Amino acid sequence: MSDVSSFFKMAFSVDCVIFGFDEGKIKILIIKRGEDPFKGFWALPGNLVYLDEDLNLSAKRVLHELTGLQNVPMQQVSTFGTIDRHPLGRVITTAYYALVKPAALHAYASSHVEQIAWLPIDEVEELAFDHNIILESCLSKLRSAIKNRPIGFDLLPKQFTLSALQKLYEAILGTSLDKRNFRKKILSMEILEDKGVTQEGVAHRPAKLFQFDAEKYKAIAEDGFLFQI
Amino acid sequence: MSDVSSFFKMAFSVDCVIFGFDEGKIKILIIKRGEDPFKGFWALPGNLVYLDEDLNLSAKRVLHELTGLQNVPMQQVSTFGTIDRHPLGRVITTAYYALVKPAALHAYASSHVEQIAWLPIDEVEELAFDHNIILESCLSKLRSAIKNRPIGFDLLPKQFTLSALQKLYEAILGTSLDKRNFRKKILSMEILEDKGVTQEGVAHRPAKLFQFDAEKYKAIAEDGFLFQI
DNA sequence: CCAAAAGTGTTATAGCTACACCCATGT
DNA sequence: ACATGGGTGTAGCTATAACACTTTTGG
Repeated sequence: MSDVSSFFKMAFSVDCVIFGFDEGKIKILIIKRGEDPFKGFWALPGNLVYLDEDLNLSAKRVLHELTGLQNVPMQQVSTFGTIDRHPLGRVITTAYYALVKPAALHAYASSHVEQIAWLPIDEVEELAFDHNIILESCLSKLRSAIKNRPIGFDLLPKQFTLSALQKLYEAILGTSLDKRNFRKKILSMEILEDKGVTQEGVAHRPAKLFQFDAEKYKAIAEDGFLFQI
Repeated sequence: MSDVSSFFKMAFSVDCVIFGFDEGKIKILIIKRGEDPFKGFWALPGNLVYLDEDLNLSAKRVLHELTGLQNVPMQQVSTFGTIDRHPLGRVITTAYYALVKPAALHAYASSHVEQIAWLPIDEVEELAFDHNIILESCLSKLRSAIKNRPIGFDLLPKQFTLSALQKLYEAILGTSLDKRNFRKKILSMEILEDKGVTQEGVAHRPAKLFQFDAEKYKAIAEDGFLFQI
């Protein structure tokens, strides 16, 4: 391994699965490619990593370039390195996911609608490269993460109803949950703050609005409390 | 992105955390580097990935070259891509872990003892590159995996006592477990086969030997059974 | 007979599942 | 008044945690 120059001929990329929750469905952000390879195909937002760019920061750059979002935690999921996955040469890619709130979601869906779209995960068809496989792995990571960490709130507006939270869990897990048991469990964790506010303008009894209390969660998590749905 | 040639200047590597269980302790395989960079340092077994080599297969190749082991499942854990992690240029690395049985463990520890060693995880000191961080991430992955999947058996001989299994769990999780409750739980899963054999040559009541029944586990896992310690 | 680890059951508690009706609001 | 989703309690069951003594073997 004294001459390693023949090894330094690969490229590296990141691909992002950006999850949103809208109209009761989990959606992902996809872009229509304007250039070869895979011109005209829908693809996950992704980019080559610059030579002098940190890998994890590269994922944040892609998210920022595409959605304008900053300071959104990106979770590294898995790295894909089959030989022929990219037509232009040897490109190994690392997949990340991020969770974005509906507010960010609508702003961008409307302004770049020709190149960017939010697509419900059950309507995704053939994507460029190995992006269908990447999506599956991120989805499966999301499903296990949502059961063990309080990340669902990142997909909802700052204040939300318990029913909205339950629908979110049902959408991600693909199951239906018992309303009373779900509420009991979530409220017993004491990580939600009752803002004393209710919905307005709904054609039924207005629901209380809650807000995730990250401080309180951090405090009890240090004492060994485990979030678990 | 029409001229991408400037991107194809990176190299890629894999690093392997190879776990073994011996003398009641979790150990990892480390090698002493014979060449720069980090000549003379202890390091995780790792290698650059060939241009025409699949990433996951590359991890298997490294394991095979170092231990002679074949057909050992390698679990991809995480990818590390800070800019300056490798002195020779931009090298991004993917970490894998593998679990090997004691039989394989002793054979190689004796024959290459100057370059290769099994070190208890609590005696690991400074390793080359960012390998201490890589080790931590694999260890944390192992700890969560062992609670949710029946992988502990891969660290034990084909036949083992329940006490050995319990000690393994205690070593990985860093806790002590109640003997009666542990046995009840494991046996109630009905994934262990009682071979009707007992230990020999021990200075106390000889224990029954058990064997993991992968077929039985697969069958009940398909019915939704979840392994959980 | 002593040392060492194997093996074994019960009880109390906590958490989970299943389940049905009344309430507040807008139209 | 009706339609819509919000909000609530209990009982049975299951899983978990805590706990101590007898058994079998080798030396």
